[in-house]
Amino acid sequence: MEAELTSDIARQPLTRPTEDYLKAIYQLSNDGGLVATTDLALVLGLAPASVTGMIKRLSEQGLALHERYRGVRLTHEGRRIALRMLRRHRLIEAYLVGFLAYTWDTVHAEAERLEHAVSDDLIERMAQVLGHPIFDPHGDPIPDAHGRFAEFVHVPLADVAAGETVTIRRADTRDDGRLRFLAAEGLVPGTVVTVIARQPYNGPSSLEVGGERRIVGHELATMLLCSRGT
Amino acid sequence: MEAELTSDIARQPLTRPTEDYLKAIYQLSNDGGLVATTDLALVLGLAPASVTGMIKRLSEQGLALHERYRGVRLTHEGRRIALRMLRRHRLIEAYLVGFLAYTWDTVHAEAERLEHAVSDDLIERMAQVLGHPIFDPHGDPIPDAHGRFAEFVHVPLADVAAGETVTIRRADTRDDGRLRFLAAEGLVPGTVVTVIARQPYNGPSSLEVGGERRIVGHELATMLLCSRGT
DNA sequence: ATTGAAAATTAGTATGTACTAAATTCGTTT
DNA sequence: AAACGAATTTAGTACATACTAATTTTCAAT
Ligand SMILES: [Mn+2]
Ligand SMILES: [Mn+2]
Ligand SMILES: [Mn+2]
Ligand SMILES: [Mn+2]
Repeated sequence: MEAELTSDIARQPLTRPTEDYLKAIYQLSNDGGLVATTDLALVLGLAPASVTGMIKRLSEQGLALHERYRGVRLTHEGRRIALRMLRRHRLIEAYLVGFLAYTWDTVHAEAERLEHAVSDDLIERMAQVLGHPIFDPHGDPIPDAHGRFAEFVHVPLADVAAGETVTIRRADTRDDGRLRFLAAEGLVPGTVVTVIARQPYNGPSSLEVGGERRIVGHELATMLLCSRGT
Repeated sequence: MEAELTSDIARQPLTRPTEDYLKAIYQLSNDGGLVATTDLALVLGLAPASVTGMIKRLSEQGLALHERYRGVRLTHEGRRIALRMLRRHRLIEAYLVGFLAYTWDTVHAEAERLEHAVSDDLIERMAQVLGHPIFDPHGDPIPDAHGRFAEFVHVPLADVAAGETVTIRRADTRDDGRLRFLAAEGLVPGTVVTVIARQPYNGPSSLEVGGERRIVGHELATMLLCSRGT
């Protein structure tokens, strides 16, 4: 009930960079396809040459498969570890918001460090006092101890037709300024929103939110992922 | 009110080994005197040659003063950081026991990692929900944000004369087996104990604890630090 | 088919931290 | 004073991770 996220092969503890690379590769390859070196370098804030070197090491460790000049993808083992890190990251975010009065715009940086330092025991204790949540404060799904999580089909608010009513489920950004703004506008997961109108050419959407009128620009409307209905 | 533990000199973030060395040097040099390379190597679980190398680096960074072939001691800046780490370590221990049902025999390993990963902000939030405690679960004092903490003169239970009544204040070991045993025997900080008798030649002490009779060996009696009276 | 730009890799270097083995220094004992 | 053992340092090596500069590969445009 906890061993699932621990390999049977005895492996030396992974380093923090290793864990961050695996997480980043997983997230850049939603479809399971190849991830480009430069994309990885971009999200990790590293030089492409550094990424190439690390990919080589990940391959040697059996965590990734490298197709030279093409890209990289995770092995089963690499994906297992990536999902373990995602569980840790998101549970930590949920815990900080739930028990230490963090807001959703400040949790990411803290979780980015803590995810490498907490024990499995601590993670499961946090999960327990939280009541085993399945979404983090941004609406991202929290994988269970087996690495499984619910997948939902969400529609960007920017694609919702005028007249339709939807419920916000995720905020797909980790920029703290945008997150603060969205929270101030009341556009957070769980909120029911009706699209009143939308201007063309990537224009703003007029919304009805809890009886009030709101306007949200196209960029942010793209980041608000919704499900149909209330 | 928080900047005190952050230097005005812009310094690159310290590494985990650096923080652990500084903490260890501080703790081995209660009197402020020199700390021997081998002692440091022993508590850190490293080869003496490795310690020599690190001491050199700490000196170059202005965190320690090295008297070759004699030993090492901390600079002001090094001591400031050591106290900051001690605050972190002990607050984390207190938090885990207070809010996540950890026991005093399991918190040390977790805190040893987390102390390097938490932000100042998180530490102060933990302090706040704990009510700014001044002792950790083992009775060790928690430095405040300025690095100050209460010093008490404690007597090892092994030195308390028969007939005297004392209150246990600290358990001076981090061995989890010993800590579990002491907790099972009810010998934890806050407990009032009367020494009934003691056998010579480092023999066991007979105690009265909460109306019950207890016997504790010399080794453990040395680790239980007490204050006179109830 | 050639070519040129973008992407990726290699080559070479740096830093921090650890190790073992060899050399040096210190303090004590003779 | 000399010699010895313990403590310490030096020398040389390894590993993980990052960098820049130079080179190679890929692919789309001509
Ligand atoms: Mn991270
Ligand atoms: Mn999140
Ligand atoms: Mn530590
Ligand atoms: Mn403690």
